[in-house]
Amino acid sequence: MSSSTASGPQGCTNFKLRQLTRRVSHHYDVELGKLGLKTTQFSLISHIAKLGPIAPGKLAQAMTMDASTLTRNLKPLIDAGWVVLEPGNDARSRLVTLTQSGLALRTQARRHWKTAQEKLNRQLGVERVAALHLLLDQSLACLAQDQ
Amino acid sequence: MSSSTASGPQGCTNFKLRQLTRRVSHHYDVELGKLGLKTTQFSLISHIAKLGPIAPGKLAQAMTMDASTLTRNLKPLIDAGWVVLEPGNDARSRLVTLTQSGLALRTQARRHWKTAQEKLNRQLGVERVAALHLLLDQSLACLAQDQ
DNA sequence: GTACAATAATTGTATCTGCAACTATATTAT
DNA sequence: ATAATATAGTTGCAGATACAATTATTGTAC
Repeated sequence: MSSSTASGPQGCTNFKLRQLTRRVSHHYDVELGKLGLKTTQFSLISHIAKLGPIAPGKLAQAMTMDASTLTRNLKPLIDAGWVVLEPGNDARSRLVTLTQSGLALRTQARRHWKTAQEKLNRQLGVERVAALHLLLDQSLACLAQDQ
Repeated sequence: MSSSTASGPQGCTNFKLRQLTRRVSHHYDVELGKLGLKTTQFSLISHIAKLGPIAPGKLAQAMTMDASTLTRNLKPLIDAGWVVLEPGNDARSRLVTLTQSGLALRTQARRHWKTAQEKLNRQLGVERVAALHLLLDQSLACLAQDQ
């Protein structure tokens, strides 16, 4: 009845989320690390592949991250030659695109990602993962309105 | 039927988790920021209050985080005078404890946390938060066995 | 057409995160 | 007793995260 108002660490949605995120990120990192990729870098590359060429601001918005975070997360990818920043329509705007090398990497990375995802599905159970995805999506949508 | 094997960013558990974590952390930060606290610092202080005096290694384990991460996250709390590192049983071990100032802060912080949590409960719906907590806990447990 | 406001991206600063390597101490094997 | 091993914690390095302030450009008001 009062489970949702329980106080202390055990009842903090934020802590639970961060805790699980740490473990799950590590789970994917094991697989993607074989390509020298972090999971966040894989997500970025995937989104650029799907949405690019795209302005940094739009991309950050699509990924629910701060624009400044995106700027910095792009740097290692640019340094590695997987991503390029090209001039946009404005002199102030830019366009993010995958290079050939980035596209090739993405193809490989998807296989590794799939391995990790399926391993996770087995470990948690497909039903549970599906339920989790649904809740995560719904929750994000509920929080998306304000700002 | 095949929803759990969908490829691409939309189907990545890790990305969904990180995405929601970003938003939710921000949600709590708004409240706890009034005390000059980050949400992660609040979680740390809460755990020390509950488990302390405790060895850094044990604390890191309890919070599912790397020992080196804990070492660094403690630093700003120690600098602020909320936490102290005392000698442990060994000459190599330590004990983490809250100071009086830290305890006082925790009392205040809990009120702010509660405000944020209840606001979240309203925004997502109590049922959904409860369901989310359950799934997060279960998932963490499933991933806890290995290593 | 100049001043002011809005937009796009980056940089300064600070914290969070973890792997690998390191220091220091304790335990165990021989 | 000394050498090898295990344990506890920290540091070097690299990246993830975001707020505030900054730079550069565009648009608008007058």
